[in-house]
Amino acid sequence: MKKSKAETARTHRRIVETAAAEFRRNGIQATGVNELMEAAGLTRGGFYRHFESKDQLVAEACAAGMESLVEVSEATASHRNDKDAIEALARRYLSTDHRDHPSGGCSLAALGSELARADDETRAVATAGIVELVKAVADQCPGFKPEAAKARALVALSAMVGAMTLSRIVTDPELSKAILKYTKKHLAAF
Amino acid sequence: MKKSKAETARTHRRIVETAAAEFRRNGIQATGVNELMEAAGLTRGGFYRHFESKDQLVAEACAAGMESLVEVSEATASHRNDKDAIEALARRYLSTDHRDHPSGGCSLAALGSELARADDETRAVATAGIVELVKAVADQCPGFKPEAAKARALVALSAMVGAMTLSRIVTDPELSKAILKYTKKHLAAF
DNA sequence: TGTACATCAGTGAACGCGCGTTCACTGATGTAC
DNA sequence: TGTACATCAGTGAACGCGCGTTCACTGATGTAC
Repeated sequence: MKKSKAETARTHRRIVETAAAEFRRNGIQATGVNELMEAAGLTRGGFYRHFESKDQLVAEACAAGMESLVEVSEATASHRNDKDAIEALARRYLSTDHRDHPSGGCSLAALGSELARADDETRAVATAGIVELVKAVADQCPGFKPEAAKARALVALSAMVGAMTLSRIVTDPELSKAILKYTKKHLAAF
Repeated sequence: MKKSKAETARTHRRIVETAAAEFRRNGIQATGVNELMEAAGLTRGGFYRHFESKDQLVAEACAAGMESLVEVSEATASHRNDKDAIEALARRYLSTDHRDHPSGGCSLAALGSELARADDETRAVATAGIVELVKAVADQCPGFKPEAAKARALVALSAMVGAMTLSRIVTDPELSKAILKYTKKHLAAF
C-alpha cells in the first residue's frame, strides 16, 4: 500500500522524532529499531524504506535533537528581560524538570558519552549543532567582543552539560540539587 | 584447577581493572563479558565464579574508576606549587592527552550518560566517589569557607566533565581544543 | 478524462549473530583426620 | 607429618533471546498513454 509523498515524509519525520526522544530517554544502544518502529505505530520491516541503517537514523535523530536544542535556547536567550542570556539559559537548562525528563531535553546531556563514540556522520551533525548553538548564545551577549562571547558560550555549555549529567548520575537528591544550584549560581555571576 | 585465595583475589582485581578501562574506552553496553574475560586472559565461563552478573561487575568497575580518579586528583591538587588546586586539576584534566585516551582517564566523562541510566548500586558507588572527590578538592582550597569550597569543587567538576565530553564529541579539532582551552582558562580565574 | 501499469511504503515472517548466562567437567588447593 | 577428600577457580560447549537486517508480498498512489 504505497503512500503519498506527503504522508511518507510525515512518517519519516515521526520516526526521527520518536527516535530522538527514545534515545534521550533510554540511550542509543539500548533502544532497538523494532521497539522504535512500534512506538511510531509501524512494524519493523518498514524501517529500511526510510533509513539505510540504524546509524543513519541515529545521525538524523541527533540532527533533530540539536535543532530543537538550538530553537529552545534561542527563544530562552532572547526572551529574557534584561537578564544576561547565559543566566536565563542556565535557569531553564539547570532545572529539576529538565533533569527528570531527559526525553524532552538536551541531547548532549542525555547522550554525551554515547555521542563521543558515535560514527563520524553523527558527530559531525552534533558538531554543527554545537557551533550553531554557541553562535546563537554569543549573539545574545552584548558587551562582549565576538571571540569572548563565543568563549563564554562554550564554557557555559560545558558547565551545563556536565552539571546535568552529574545531577542525573547522583543518587543523593540533595547533592543532585546542589550540583544544579551551584552551577546555576556560578553561571549567573559569570 | 582450584587457585589459592591470593591468586583468586588477584584475578578478580585484574578482571575489574580490565573492565574499568574497557568500559571507558568502548562504553559499558558495547563491551561484552566474553570479550572482557578474553582481555583478562581467561575464558568466558569463569566470569560467574567472580561476579553474580554483568551489572555487579559494572558497579565494581565504577568503584575502581572513581577510586583512581580520586587518587589522581588528590595527587594533582596537593602537589601543585602555589597554584590554586582547581587550576592545577583543570590543567591536567582538560588536556588533549586525557581527551585522546579515555581508557586511562575519568570515568565520569567517559561514561557519563551511561552511568545516568545505570542501576542504583552503580549510581550509588559513583555518588560516593563524587562526594569523596569533592571533599578532597575542597580541602585543597585554602581561603574558602568549607561550604564555598565544596560548591567551587562541584562547579569545577561539572565544567570539566562537560568540557571533556563535548571535546570528544566534536569532529572539528580546532573547536575541540577551544573547548578545553577556554574551560581551562575560566577555571584558572575562578 | 479514463485506463493500464509501474512504483514503493508498509507488512510480517525469517535470517544470522553475538549477547549474558548456565552447566558438566577438571584438577590443584586447602582441610580434616 | 602424611593421606583422603571436599572445595571451587577456571574450561569450553551450549542455552535462549533480542538485536539489526532481509525478503517476498500487498495494494494504494502516481504516471504514461
